[in-house]
Amino acid sequence: MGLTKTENFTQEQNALASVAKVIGHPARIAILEHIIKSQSCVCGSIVDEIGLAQSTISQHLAELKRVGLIQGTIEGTSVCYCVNVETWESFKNQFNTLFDSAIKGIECC
Amino acid sequence: MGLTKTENFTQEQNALASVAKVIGHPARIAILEHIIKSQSCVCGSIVDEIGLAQSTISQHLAELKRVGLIQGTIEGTSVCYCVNVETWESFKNQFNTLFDSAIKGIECC
DNA sequence: GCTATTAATCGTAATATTGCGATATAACGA
DNA sequence: TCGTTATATCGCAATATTACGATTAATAGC
Repeated sequence: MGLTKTENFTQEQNALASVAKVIGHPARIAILEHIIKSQSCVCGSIVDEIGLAQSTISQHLAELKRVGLIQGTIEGTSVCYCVNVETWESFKNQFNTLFDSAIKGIECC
Repeated sequence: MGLTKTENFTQEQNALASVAKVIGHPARIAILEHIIKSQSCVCGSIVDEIGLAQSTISQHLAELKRVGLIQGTIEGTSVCYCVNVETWESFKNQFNTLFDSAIKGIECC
């Protein structure tokens, strides 16, 4: 099959899973960390920093943009990427709701 | 290819990605929420709750167990699953470190 | 011992993801 | 205009994931 049965789950479950899935790749975490660290919103520098082909990085950036974790602005020939603070706040809250409810739960075995 | 180049990234990046990836499936989020909600650590009840085959649920449980999010104890013919609080605390901290550094970052475009 | 129940594992088909090279697009400077 | 630079997109091959049914293993109750 290979096809996730999204219809079995709530919109919230699907949405949260979608973001976690995008974060769930080391290259995308490395990209995020690099964007955060280099406050100047560098773009092509990501390709130099991480040892992956330009087309591969471009695809990862597109995934990050798709779920709203980052946004890009065209600046001449290059594109300036940076994090979308509002979206991050929202995801932080959703993850922490799950984390906290788990931590508060009874450890029974 | 289809093969993630883990050697390009740090151990921390790979580890965090690994957990996020496991959380990144709606069925596993639903399983986690169910385990948290039903404090009695029910096991086979997950199959009834979520409309997936028993073998599929078992595989998802194995993934969750693999990264340490849950643990299972054999109780007669059934298995009692519950969250691993220590692991959750650790992941919560790692995710929040990433989230907070992003939110503190300059939004430049 | 036999049978029912529960959960894990195996084998598999369908689909998704990852990564690359090649190509396209788009803007800048000479 | 032409060449250069930067990024996106396409097409492909290799691998991973998802889900299922069938089977196995292990325990409980008779």
